[in-house]
Amino acid sequence: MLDERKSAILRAVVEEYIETAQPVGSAHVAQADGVDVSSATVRNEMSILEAEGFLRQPHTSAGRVPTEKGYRFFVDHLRTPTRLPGKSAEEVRAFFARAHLEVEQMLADTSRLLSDLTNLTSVVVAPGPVEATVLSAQLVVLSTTAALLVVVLSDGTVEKHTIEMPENTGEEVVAAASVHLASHVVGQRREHLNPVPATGSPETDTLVKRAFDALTEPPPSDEQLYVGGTSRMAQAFDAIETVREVLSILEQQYVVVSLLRDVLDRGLHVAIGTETGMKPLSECSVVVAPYEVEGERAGTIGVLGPTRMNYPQALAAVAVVSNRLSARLTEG
Amino acid sequence: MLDERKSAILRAVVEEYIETAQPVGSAHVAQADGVDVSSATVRNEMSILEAEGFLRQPHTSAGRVPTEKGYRFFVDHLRTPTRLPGKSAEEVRAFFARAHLEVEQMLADTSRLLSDLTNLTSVVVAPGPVEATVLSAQLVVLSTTAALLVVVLSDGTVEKHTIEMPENTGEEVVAAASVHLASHVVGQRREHLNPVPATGSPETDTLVKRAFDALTEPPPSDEQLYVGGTSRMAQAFDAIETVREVLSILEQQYVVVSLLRDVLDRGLHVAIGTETGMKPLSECSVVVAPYEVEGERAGTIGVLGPTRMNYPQALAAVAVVSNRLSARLTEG
DNA sequence: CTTAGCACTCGGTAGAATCGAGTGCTACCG
DNA sequence: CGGTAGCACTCGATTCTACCGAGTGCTAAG
Repeated sequence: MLDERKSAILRAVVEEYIETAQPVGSAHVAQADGVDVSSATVRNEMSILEAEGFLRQPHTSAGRVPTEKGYRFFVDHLRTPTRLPGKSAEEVRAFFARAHLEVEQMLADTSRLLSDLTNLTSVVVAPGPVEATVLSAQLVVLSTTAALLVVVLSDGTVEKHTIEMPENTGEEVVAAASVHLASHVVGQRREHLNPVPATGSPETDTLVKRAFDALTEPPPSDEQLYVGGTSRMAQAFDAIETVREVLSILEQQYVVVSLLRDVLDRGLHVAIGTETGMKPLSECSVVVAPYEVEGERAGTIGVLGPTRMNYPQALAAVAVVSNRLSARLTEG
Repeated sequence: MLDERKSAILRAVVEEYIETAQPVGSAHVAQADGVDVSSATVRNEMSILEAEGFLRQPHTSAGRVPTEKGYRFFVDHLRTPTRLPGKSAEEVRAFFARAHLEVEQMLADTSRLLSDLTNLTSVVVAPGPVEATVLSAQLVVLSTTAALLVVVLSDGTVEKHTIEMPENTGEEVVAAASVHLASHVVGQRREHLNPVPATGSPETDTLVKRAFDALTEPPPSDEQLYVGGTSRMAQAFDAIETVREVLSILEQQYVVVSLLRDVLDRGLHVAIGTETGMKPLSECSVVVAPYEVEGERAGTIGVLGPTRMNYPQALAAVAVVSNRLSARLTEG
C-alpha cells in the first residue's frame, strides 16, 4: 500500500514528531535513517503522503505532522516489536520479584509501575468476578440488629455483606443460621447456588434467606479501577483545557473500564485519537492488553497519553507488564 | 488589630479577588458593601494594609491582591459562619439518606460529593485502625501451599492475610490451627493479644504462629485515601506546571494523609499557601475537618484548591459533610 | 479626616516590521 | 525519467513600538 520509501519517510516523520512535538520538515527527514534521498524528493513524497491522508500540514509552509491514519500505519508496521530498554526490564523484574501483600495492593502498584515505565497515565482494571467456588461462609454478630456475612471464595477474594436482623435475634440463632448456610453453600460455584432448604425455625430461616440473597445478588459491577500517573497528563498537553477534559474522563471509572473493554473487543491493542470513540479523547491514544489468571482473561491494563506518544515503548511496556502480571497472579 | 474600616476593605478585596481572580482597584472596593468612603480614602487605607502585609501589588499601578496574611485574617474574621446554599444542603441530605453498601464505597462517594459541592479537589481519609476486638478468626485452605486468614473485627472491617504453608499440610491441621487460634483470640482487643499457647502438634503450631504474626503485625499504614475531582485542579490554575506539581503530590497518598493530619494537629481548619508546609502547594489552600465514629476521631475530610478559593463555601461544605458523615457512620 | 483632582506608572494590546523554517515549482542532470 | 539543486514565496513566530487605560500616590481644598 505504501512503497518502501514512503513508508520510511512516514516512519521518520512519526518518530521525529513523537520526539520533538514539532512539525517536521523535509530537511530533517532527509537526514533520517533509511531515507537516502534529498530533501526535495522527500518533499515530493510528503506531499503525496499528505494527499493520501497520512500527513497533515498545520499551516502552509510549516512542516508535516502525522494524522491518525499516519500513526495507525506506523503502529501497524512496526518492524521489530521493540524490547524494553534494559533498565526498565530490570525494573519490571524487580517489581514482580518483590512480595506483594494482596492483589489490590499489587494492582495499585502495577499501575504506578506502568506509569513510571512509560511516562504516561496508566490504568489497571481489577479482575472481574470469576467463576469461583465458595470456600467458606460465616455469619458474625456485629450488633443487636446487624450481622456480617463473610464469604471466602476460591480465587482468594473475601466478600462481606452487612445483614440486618430483627432486634433481639439470639446469638444461637445466628450461629445456627451460619452453620446451616455454610453447609449448603460451601463447595458450590458462586454463580449457581442451590436454594437453601428451610430449617423449621422461622427466625433462622429469615436470616439464612437474607444472607443467601446478599450472596447471590450481583456484585455492584465492581470492576475496580486503578489510575496512576495522572500528573503526567499535565506534561503531555499544553492546553490546560485538554488536561481538564481528560482528567474528568478518568474520574468516571465506569467510562474508562468500558473504553478499555471496547478497544479490546474490537481486537485492537492501540486506539488512536478518535478511534477511542470518545470526543474528549480525540487527542489521546490508548494502549491496552488483557492479563490472565489461570489462563482466563481476568482484567485489563493500559496506558493513556497524547496521540503523539511513544508507541513502541508503550506497547512493549504494556505487553511485558501484562505477561508478568499474568504469571504472578496465576502462579499465586 | 485592624479597625472596622480596614477590615471591611480587606474583606471586600478578598471577596472580589476570589470572584474575579483579578487584582482589585480602589474604585471597586469603594462601591462594595460596608465600605462607605471614597476611592481616595480606600487607596490610603489599602496602602496601609499593604505596608502591614495584608495586601500586595503585583506591579506598581495595578490593583491589590490579598497576601496569605490577608486571607488568614479574612478566614479568621468571617462574620457569620456561612450556611450552605439551600440547593447544596439538599444535595447533602439526599446523599446521606441514600443507602450505601459499604464504608469504602461511601467514602469514595463522599469524596465526589465534596468535590461537587465546592468545585474543588477533595480528599477523604478512611478511618484509621480503631481499637477493636476480634469477633472471628478463621483459616481457609486456598491451595496446597497457602491458606487465607480471615479476621472480622468489631468495627465491621474484615482483614485477610495470605499465609504460606509447608507443602502437604493436611486440611485437618489447618482446621485445628483455625480452631485453636480462634479460641485464644476471639473476644480480645486486637492491639494486645496474648500469645497463643502451643498445642503440642508442631505442624499446627507453625501455622498458628504464622497466622498470629500476620494478625499482630502492624497493618501497612493503611490509611486509605480517596481523592476526588482532580480535574477541578485544572480549572483553578492556568499555569500547567502548577497543575502538574499538585497532581503529583496528590498521587503520593502518604504525603497527603500526613499533610491533613499535620494541619489538624496544629489546630487549624484552614491552611493557606505556605502554611501547608509544602513548597509545591504554596499556591494552594486546604480546608479540613475530622469526622468521628462513635465519638472518636476516625478520619479526615478536606478540600484542596487555589489560595483564592471560596473559603466560606469550602468551610461550610466541609463542616456539614463531616457532621453528616460522622452521624451516618456512628448510627450505623 | 475625607475627598476631588491630577500627574504619573506600567502591564497589556494592537499593529508593523522582520526573520526564518519550510514549501512548491522549475529547470537541469545522470 | 526519476532525482536533485536552486529559488521565489508563504506565513507563523518573534520583536519592537506606540498607545491605551486601570490604577496609584500625592496635593490641596472642604
